[in-house]
Amino acid sequence: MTEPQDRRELIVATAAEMFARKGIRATTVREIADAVGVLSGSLYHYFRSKDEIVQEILSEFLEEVRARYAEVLGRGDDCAQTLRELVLASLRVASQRPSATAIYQNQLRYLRDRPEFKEGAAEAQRVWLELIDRGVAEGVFRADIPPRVFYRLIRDAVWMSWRGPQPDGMYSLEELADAITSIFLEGFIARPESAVGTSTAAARRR
Amino acid sequence: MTEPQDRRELIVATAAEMFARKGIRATTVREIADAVGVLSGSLYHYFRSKDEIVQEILSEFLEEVRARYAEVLGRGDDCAQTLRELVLASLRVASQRPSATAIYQNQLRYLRDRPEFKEGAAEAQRVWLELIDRGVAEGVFRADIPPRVFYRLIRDAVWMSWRGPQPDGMYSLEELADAITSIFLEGFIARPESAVGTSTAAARRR
DNA sequence: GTCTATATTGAGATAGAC
DNA sequence: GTCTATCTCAATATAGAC
Repeated sequence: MTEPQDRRELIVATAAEMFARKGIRATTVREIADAVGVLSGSLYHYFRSKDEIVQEILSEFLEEVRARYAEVLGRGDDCAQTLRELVLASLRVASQRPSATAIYQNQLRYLRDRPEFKEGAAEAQRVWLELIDRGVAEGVFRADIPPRVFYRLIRDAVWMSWRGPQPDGMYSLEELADAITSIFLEGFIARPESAVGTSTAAARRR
Repeated sequence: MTEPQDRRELIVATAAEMFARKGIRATTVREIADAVGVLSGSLYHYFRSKDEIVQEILSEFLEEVRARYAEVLGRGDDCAQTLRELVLASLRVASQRPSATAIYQNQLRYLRDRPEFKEGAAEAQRVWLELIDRGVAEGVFRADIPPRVFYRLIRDAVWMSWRGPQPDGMYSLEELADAITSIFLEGFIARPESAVGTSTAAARRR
């Protein structure tokens, strides 16, 4: 959500917002041009096609995810803590690039065919799956749940939190990340010895 | 996924499959007609517009959800058990109408404007939220997690399980429902007294 | 770098014969 | 109930003046 410096960035930012709101196909180049304040033909000075705009939006998004995940992994935290930080990192990307996030989530079909994005998506998946496998191996995570099932659940939970506008605005990113992590690690059942939940939540901000 | 009897049903079923796979806008009436084995003009004998086909697919889906949820509620089970059964009921709808489910999940933007679907979606949401509120009130569910946050997480978990093709084919619906419910209620942390997980899972099939 | 004007294509939908 | 033929419109993209 950085303020666009030049025309090109303005076009990308404007298009991203409109794609997220109305969908890629439903947004015409004329509408984008209108919103930017130029005529449709002018867009083609910066981009060879509408699709090229989409690609720019999505590669920025995937690069951001890649960088943040790498940073989290570099810290060398334990499994539970790493999971927590991956959730938070994802939410940070989502809050920083809400439009790109929405596009990425909603236009999966659009992306399926484009090999250029396959790799980025696969790398993100690998990060999660390796973490889960490690946790299971260390006995920290349950072995009776198929890793892929857990991966899908937490992936969707994380990215879907941002479908609508800020989910119940009252929560900060950190609070939402805590809630998600806490549910996934400790469950929604009320426990007498709720000390587990408290201790790990408190441990988050090391 | 019942075998279509007449032309009309065949058109709906074919269109649903294509909409789910390629998206609504990306699927043309000509393609639908081709797949059915007629020419595009003939479709308009059965439907006044492409949009009418979409509406038929989605109202069937919502009606199915409504009916199954009502049946679950009618059993009068306790909170945890009802939650479990709602998960299973949702997965059953998803497996019975995979195309409609995919369309419903992926075309939320398409649906946003249509008031005729708002009510059905709102009713389903009400079922989940009232259950969660009741569980919190009874002290069965945690009070420190905002109900709406939990609702969103489990809703997405349930419906998203069916985005791709059968998620890791090896699991039956019941097994997947058990895994999802178990994670959301008991968490992913390995516990020594894992008897909790075992007992509730065993209790599922009363 | 932006505009005007337009080419081109593809989509949903219709009319009327069979 | 289906086909042939076509209308109409909207969208991406281009060419070339300014």
